Amino acid sequence: MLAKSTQYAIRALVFIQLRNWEKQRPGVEEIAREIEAPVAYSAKILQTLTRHRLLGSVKGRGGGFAFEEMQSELSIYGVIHVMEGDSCFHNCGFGLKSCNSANPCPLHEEYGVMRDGFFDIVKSETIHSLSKKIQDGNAVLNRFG
Amino acid sequence: MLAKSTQYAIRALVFIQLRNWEKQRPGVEEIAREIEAPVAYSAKILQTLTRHRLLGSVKGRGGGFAFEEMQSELSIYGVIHVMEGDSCFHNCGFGLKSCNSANPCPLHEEYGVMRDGFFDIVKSETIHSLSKKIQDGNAVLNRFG
DNA sequence: TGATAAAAGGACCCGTAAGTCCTTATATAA
DNA sequence: TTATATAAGGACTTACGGGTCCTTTTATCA
Repeated sequence: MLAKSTQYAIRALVFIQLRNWEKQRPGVEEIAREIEAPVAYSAKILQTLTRHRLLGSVKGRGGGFAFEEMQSELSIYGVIHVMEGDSCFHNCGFGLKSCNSANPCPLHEEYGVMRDGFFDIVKSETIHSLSKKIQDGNAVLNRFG
Repeated sequence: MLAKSTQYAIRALVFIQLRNWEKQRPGVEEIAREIEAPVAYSAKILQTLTRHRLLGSVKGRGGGFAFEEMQSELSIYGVIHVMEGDSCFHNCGFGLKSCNSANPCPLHEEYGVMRDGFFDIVKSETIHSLSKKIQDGNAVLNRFG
């Protein structure tokens, strides 16, 4: 499963995208409220995202977070990558250091298929595509819809 | 990904199965060495497994661990269940408390497919089936084969 | 230019998984 | 029956992800 901080990050980015489409630039408090995460922790996560240039931020009065050009086609994989690394896409499901097709663990094939499937999903889905589903009413971001 | 303790548990059980087929009953030290895990920690894990009756143990001289009748058809799911619970088969990949087909998160469909696929694997594969792959030379348990 | 509203950043705390150590219980063999 | 080899168990430590708090920086507005 994805780390909690990664989940917060994805939810936050989707929310920011939705607000950006409304020409708004949400701040930490609004974002934290919407994604149901602690304010201070959300701030840390947003800081990480901006530091890695996945997101833009504006300080001072009227400031907040917004995507800059090219940033919103960010894939979910990109978010996972900066939040928790991508070892979950490489590591053996059995925990073996040296597991490969020449020297497979007993779960190598099946696990590999599943893992690659997940990789395809997170590579093809983007903050943009997820946000669109919500805007079109085909998905929700929290319990309030 | 599976917890480290779950991975150790599965590897340990497979090794025990292989040794049992050779009419042997390995002890903690031998098991730990083979699965490349700390001895004391392996002991803890084996204790958990026997306490939950997934495995038999014999104390004292010449003692060790062995499957009793019916125990070796144990599914991988069964091991996961006692080692770390099964929340990973239920929780939303997006981290939403209330995500379901009526109120789906933007990843609900795709994530569900993957998660169910993983569930099918761990439900159908057993300690016995994994051990057999190794015995048949179609898989390895550690870097030495 | 000063007050204020925001993000950035550093230092710290907390809970849990991972891991260690020492003692106790129990079986076997001499 | 005693010494010994083993698993069981409890108490502890360590590492790390998750989370808080306080200060600093930077922008805007009056």
